[in-house]
Amino acid sequence: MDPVEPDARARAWEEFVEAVLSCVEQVPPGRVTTYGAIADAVGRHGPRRVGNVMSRHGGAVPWWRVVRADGTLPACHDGEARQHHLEEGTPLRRSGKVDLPAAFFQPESGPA
DNA sequence: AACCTGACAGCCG
DNA sequence: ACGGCTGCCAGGT
Repeated sequence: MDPVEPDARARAWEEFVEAVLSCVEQVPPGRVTTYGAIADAVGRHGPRRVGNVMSRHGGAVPWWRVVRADGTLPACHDGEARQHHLEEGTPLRRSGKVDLPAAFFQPESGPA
């Protein structure tokens, strides 16, 4: 019978992952984007799923350029991310957060 | 099949 | 400004 898609769901998820990673790579140095922005760009799932993808495949992209909606650095290795931002000249606030209005970048779900 | 966890986001106190 | 709770969706145990 036409078991054309033994795991169409897994495939869809893989596609989602590719789209997310693509968006992160689009973010230029000195700029940052948010999980919600990526989720919005991809137009599927939610920001939480984006975070999940990053934790698994984030090692292949500039993960430090992805921050929370309020400018808070990633939940892990915030010190590591801080170092990268200081080096790239990302507008940081005394609060230890990123100045989103100044550094926010909206990627697209394009094919990279 | 059920329950818990999770690189989040938004609202409330 | 900060901490806590809830909502959403998929994965892992």
